[in-house]
Amino acid sequence: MEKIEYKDTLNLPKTEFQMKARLSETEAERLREWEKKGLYEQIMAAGAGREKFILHDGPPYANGHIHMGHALNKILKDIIVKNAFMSGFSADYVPGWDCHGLPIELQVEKELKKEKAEFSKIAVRKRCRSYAKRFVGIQRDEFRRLGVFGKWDEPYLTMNFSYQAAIMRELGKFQEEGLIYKGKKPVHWCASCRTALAEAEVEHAEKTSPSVYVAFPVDKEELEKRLNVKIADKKTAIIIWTTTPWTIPANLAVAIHPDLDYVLVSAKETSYIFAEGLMESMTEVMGLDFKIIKKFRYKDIEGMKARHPFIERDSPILPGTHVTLEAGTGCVHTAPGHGQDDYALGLQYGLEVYAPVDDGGKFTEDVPEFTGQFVFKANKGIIELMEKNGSLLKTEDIRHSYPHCWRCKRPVIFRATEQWFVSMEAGELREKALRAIEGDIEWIPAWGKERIYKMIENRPDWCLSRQRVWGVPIPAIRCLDCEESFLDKGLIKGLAEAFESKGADIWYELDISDLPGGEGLRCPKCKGKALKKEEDILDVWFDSGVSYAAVLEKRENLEFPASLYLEGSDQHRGWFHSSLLTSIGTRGAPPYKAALTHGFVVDGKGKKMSKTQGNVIAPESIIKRYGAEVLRLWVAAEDYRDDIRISEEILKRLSEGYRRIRNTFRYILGNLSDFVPERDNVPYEGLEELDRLTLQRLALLNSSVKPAYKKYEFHKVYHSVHNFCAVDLSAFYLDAIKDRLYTAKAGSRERRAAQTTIYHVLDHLLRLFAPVLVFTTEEAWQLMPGEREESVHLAAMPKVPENWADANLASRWKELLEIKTEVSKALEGARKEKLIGHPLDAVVIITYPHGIEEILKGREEALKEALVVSAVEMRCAPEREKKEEQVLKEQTFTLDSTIISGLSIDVKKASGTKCERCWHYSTSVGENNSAPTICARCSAALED
RNA sequence: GGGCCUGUAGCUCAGCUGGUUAGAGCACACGCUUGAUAAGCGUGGGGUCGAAAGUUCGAAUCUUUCCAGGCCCA
Repeated sequence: MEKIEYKDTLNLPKTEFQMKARLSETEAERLREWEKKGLYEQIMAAGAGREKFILHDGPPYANGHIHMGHALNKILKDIIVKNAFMSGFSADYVPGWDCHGLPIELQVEKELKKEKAEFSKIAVRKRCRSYAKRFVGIQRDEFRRLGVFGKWDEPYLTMNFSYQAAIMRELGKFQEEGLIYKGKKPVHWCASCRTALAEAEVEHAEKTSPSVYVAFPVDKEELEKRLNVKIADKKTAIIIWTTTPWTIPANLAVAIHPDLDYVLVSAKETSYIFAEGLMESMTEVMGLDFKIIKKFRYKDIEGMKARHPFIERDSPILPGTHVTLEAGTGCVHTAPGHGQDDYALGLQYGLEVYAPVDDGGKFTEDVPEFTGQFVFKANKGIIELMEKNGSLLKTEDIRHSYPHCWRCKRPVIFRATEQWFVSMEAGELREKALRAIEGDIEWIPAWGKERIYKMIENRPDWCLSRQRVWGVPIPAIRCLDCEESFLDKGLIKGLAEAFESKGADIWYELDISDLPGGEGLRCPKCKGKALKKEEDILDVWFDSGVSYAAVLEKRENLEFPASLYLEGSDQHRGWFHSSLLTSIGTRGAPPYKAALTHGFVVDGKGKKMSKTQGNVIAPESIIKRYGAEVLRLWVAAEDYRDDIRISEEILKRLSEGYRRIRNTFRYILGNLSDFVPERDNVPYEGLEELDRLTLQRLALLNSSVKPAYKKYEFHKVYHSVHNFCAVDLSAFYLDAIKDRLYTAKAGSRERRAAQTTIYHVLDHLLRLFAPVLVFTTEEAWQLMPGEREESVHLAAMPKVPENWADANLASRWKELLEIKTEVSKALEGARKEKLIGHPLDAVVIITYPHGIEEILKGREEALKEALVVSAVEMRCAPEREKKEEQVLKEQTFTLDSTIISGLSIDVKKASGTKCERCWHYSTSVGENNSAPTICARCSAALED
């Protein structure tokens, strides 16, 4: 007799959905398909007329390839936008790029230098524009590769003519409101290049400088009174130390630390003041024998003044927390026009930003003794002067690290120059911004509020001027007669208009009289006609800050304010900050309803990534090895509110997780190969208990995933979905229904019931997870039977029928599953004893206490399926007698539960013969003469 | 140095307003299966909750200090 291959009579899974994803290839194909059928346009069309959800993109800088931070940011945004659409909103995502600014300009200058090419402002600007354009293209491709949807064909660029025009208009609004003024601020200045330098253009190198200790006289009687001492010496003085004697003419104060101890000491006819902590080094440096008269702190001499060593001027003693004991005297010479700390302190105490030095680094007439002398040369004269009048206590040359110009390599100076500022107080900008932070904006996580609040609360006026080329010009005019510098409303208006079609370059190309609005311009102060354009540009933070005006208010699908801004936590100082200030200043309202921040990408040990550390992981390499999908899974799986880690191990774990989810899709698809939902769907009432239990679980999954999306807690989405796939499905339901799926008649109710269930499960899973696994869910969606939207990304989040949430069923199975765990332990024990191999070899006898009778009664069949064993017998029995009985039996493994008291489980080899088809043991095998190796159930299944 | 934040098993995460022996998934070990097979199932080991001190009858959970790390300033 020919042997029948019963395997061929089974309904085994069948699907084109490959186990191996080959993501890096298939993703690219999928992207092309989407592109071809205009999926994004379809999504826009489908969302037309709906309530809007606007996630406004913060523009990355158009320079270099994307890094993990970019990928994290864009993927987070994409998950949110996709979920928003699927949840019933219209959500157009318009990506943007920040194109102006120093990094690009520096790159371009380097290139031009190499080529020895033309160096005019216009030439530089042209090159910058094409440089930015190139990287916009590169980054756009890299972002799209991540599966991020958006208006990639019409992004916003801050260098677009219309955007430049918008910048000009917003600047005009500030000017009209009277929020802008001209002030002074110290900057790095190269006297030989006659230009201001940005931080990035300064290099540090060794330099020799004269180190001087200078005595600033203080009033003796006042000091005696304040410190309650008698001073025997003739004079009293506070000692300062500096390596830039040339800034002493600009000295306006002496700073001492408010919380450090200072001493008044006596030495050689004079009493000196300096920090107690420097007593030893001062003794050594001065070669003097100091006797302490009194120890004191700032508050003891609060309000006292020192006297300038050679100019008729007081120099108030002020408290400064920047003072340290690392070097010097602990008493810091303060020239607000020549130092950053000095400037800040001066601002706080209303000192003038005094810098009597011209563009060439020479003293102005303000310092008659040294007028016309170059500052570094003047050092010598100043030292001699102080030596002569006795204020110089000590001088010597020292070598130290000092800032130098990156271009001409000469030492730079710190010098206050005129700059345009936005006032934080005029128009109550600070006040209004703080109120908006407090009341109008939702900060996620909540501590973001505290952080930005403190920043705005303490920040100085916003310096808008940059002495650079690549940007939007500040259209300031200087009068050559009276030196007045001003902004003109009509000119700004005209420029804005002209920028629309010609771009901001015209500021550099045309003379004032040829500029729109520039004709007949007069100095508002002296009515002079001899005018000159200033050529500073705007801080790029102003550019990106006004994107609400250039983008949100301009585009049909968008609106002001945005629903959400989402950036890294550094943007509390950056874009969140600048866009808030500009919007409050011009609109009186914040440009976003909520601001969400994510942390930074760090390595597996929590350390930041850096080239020098060699711990940088590039998105590109992850995509190559694992696919963008795994990168997206990483973004979803990690709690981004803190810094988020990435490492080989994390990626490995993640791709395991991916495979688990993918295989779940695959297995379900395989078992739906002959399922036509319109024909085969089984109504809820016709489902088996395990089916309904699984739908209950699915309902639960829905109710945890959807709120998690809403709260932007994507790691909860991932963990819920993964857990559902691994625990509820793979380890339980899908294992249990194999018998029904494989061995029952294809069209039987019980098989269709299982298919109906997994069909719902897959449908929900794909929708719920589509925002994260954009490629894989689409791949499965396309292979799923039944009528549906053309793409999962056009579908809506799933709806859960009310009757799925069966609480009774759930609570009953909570306990049944505990029993299942106990049975598994017993099966494992039996396996160790070699009684059984596969669970189907076993019969399980459950002896249970009275207490759980209700739960177990009549559940033999459901348990048999859930446990995947050949038979389940149950009996309710008092515990004692049973024990003796068992001991006698051989070939039985018994487990007395330690978890559920009174529960005992016996496992033994099932009786009967193993059915060749369904692998269950049954006494019915052999009854059918024409098929002697299979059981009755299988015989029936094979009948036509 | 200042502001804001973080630190629970090898990895990713739970653990509500302080209350029984701190949980899950993955990884690992061992076994089963070979009809999801470069898959699937089961069992098991693994944490002094960054460290110390304190508040409390009781702390992973509150306070302080310290250590490590991140962002932004100086």
